[in-house]
Amino acid sequence: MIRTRFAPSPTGFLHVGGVRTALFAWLLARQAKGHFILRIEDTDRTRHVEESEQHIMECLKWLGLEWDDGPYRQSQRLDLYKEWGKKLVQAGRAFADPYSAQELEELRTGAVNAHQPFLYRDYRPKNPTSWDGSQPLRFKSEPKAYSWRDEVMGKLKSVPEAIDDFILIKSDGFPTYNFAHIIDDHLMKVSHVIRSQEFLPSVPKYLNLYEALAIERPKLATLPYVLAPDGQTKLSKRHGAKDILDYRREGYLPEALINFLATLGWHDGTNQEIFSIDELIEKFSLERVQRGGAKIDEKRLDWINGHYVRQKPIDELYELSKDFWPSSAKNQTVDYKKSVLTVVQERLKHCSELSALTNFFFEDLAIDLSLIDDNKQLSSLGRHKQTSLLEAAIEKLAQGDFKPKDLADKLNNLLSETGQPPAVLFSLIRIATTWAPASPGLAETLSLLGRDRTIERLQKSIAALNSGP
RNA sequence: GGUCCCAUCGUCUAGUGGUUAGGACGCAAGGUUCUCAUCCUUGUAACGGGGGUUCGACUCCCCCUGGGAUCACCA
Repeated sequence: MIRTRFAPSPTGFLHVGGVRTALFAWLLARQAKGHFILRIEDTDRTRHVEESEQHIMECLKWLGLEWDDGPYRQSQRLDLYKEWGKKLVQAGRAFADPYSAQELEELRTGAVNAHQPFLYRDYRPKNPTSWDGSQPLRFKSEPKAYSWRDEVMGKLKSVPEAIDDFILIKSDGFPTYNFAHIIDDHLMKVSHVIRSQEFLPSVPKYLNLYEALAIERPKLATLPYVLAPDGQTKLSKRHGAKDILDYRREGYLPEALINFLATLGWHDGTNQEIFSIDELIEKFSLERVQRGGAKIDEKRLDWINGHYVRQKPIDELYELSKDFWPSSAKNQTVDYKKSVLTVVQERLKHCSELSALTNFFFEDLAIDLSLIDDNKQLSSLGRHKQTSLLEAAIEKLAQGDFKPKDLADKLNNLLSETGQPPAVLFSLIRIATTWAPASPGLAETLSLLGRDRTIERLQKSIAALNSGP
């Protein structure tokens, strides 16, 4: 039975790097019809952020990464770690650390000054006092060379110098990550430990601990870093990382983010770029995970998101985009907004653009003559010609049912009657009825605006042209 | 500094000894009766360097360089 876990520490918001780790673990579990476990690693009381746990779960839920087991909290399992710590003491593989923080620091700086690597085991106490739970409990390592297989990285090896004594349980009674995750993975029957690359240098220590504990080692899969968009440093809260929920706030679709994350460091080997969740579950494999880090490319995310937005049935898209309408749309009917949405759907990359793309459907934008004067063809017409063309438009458009088909016909008639090319006539009408830098097709736009508003805006524009410079 | 990991277009990647080094994003140009976007077409651009192994290396080995991580009573 495949059992994977996501084990974040509740120290702040979740970002792309963390979520990708969760996604890969989730995909592996789903693919094998196994279990995906959520475990909160809250063993550092000083860095604990109260709302963080809720935040983590909200992110996972939004993305659809539902867990089958948990959430476990390590802070509620202290007795377990203590019990396993005692086993190690009895086996002679752990001892109470007698050094104070200051003493340790002195040993360390001494080694550094002597240009020697610091290894605790060189200073291991001869006759440690028995462990009563108030001192830190330290692992007594048995340094040796290891070679092992990582599900992503392949063959890995290490030298004995990579292994040292380390703290299992802190003096406050909480275990360290190094100890707790080993115990928990064992007790929770985790089959694949999937985690980010930063733990790689510690793996030899873990291998040594598995042996001392005489427990079976799960499969290890090391994921490369997700890199910040600009530099080449790993993504972190200090460097370029964005709260996952910010993506939701900006109108990104969960399936788009999943698709983006999955193909950031993984690829199925074909030319396929767009993967549904089900396809990912079917096709994902640790073998094909990249070994080098991958930078976040926001442009690519936008492209993927745009793809999903364009695919969305209009009713669904409407539900998703509810928060993104301009404030002037507040009192408009659902039907009208859906019509507007239909017309702008294909130019929407994410929902937060909705307001800027549609505001002129709900309010009169400020008249900005530079839209006309900066256009060579339009400005060369001169004010008189401009206004006479708009007047002709009013006359023509005043009749008819104002449906897009009817408007298209009328606009075409107008072309031949005025002898103007579309680049002139349509541009002029489009600007005079929207005063927006861009809009959907002219006939659709006018139809949605309706006869009254169209005529009114044309008249206002004529007036502005006549009184303007 | 010790240890460990990594290395193909700007970015994400395909490639597993013989390819015109492929795709996608981006960017540029053109087309689709106006703009913006979509869509289509075309273009742009890469194997870090040096040694080997081999008839033949992007592919295998070594060295260098570069990048990153880690050396906590943080995870």
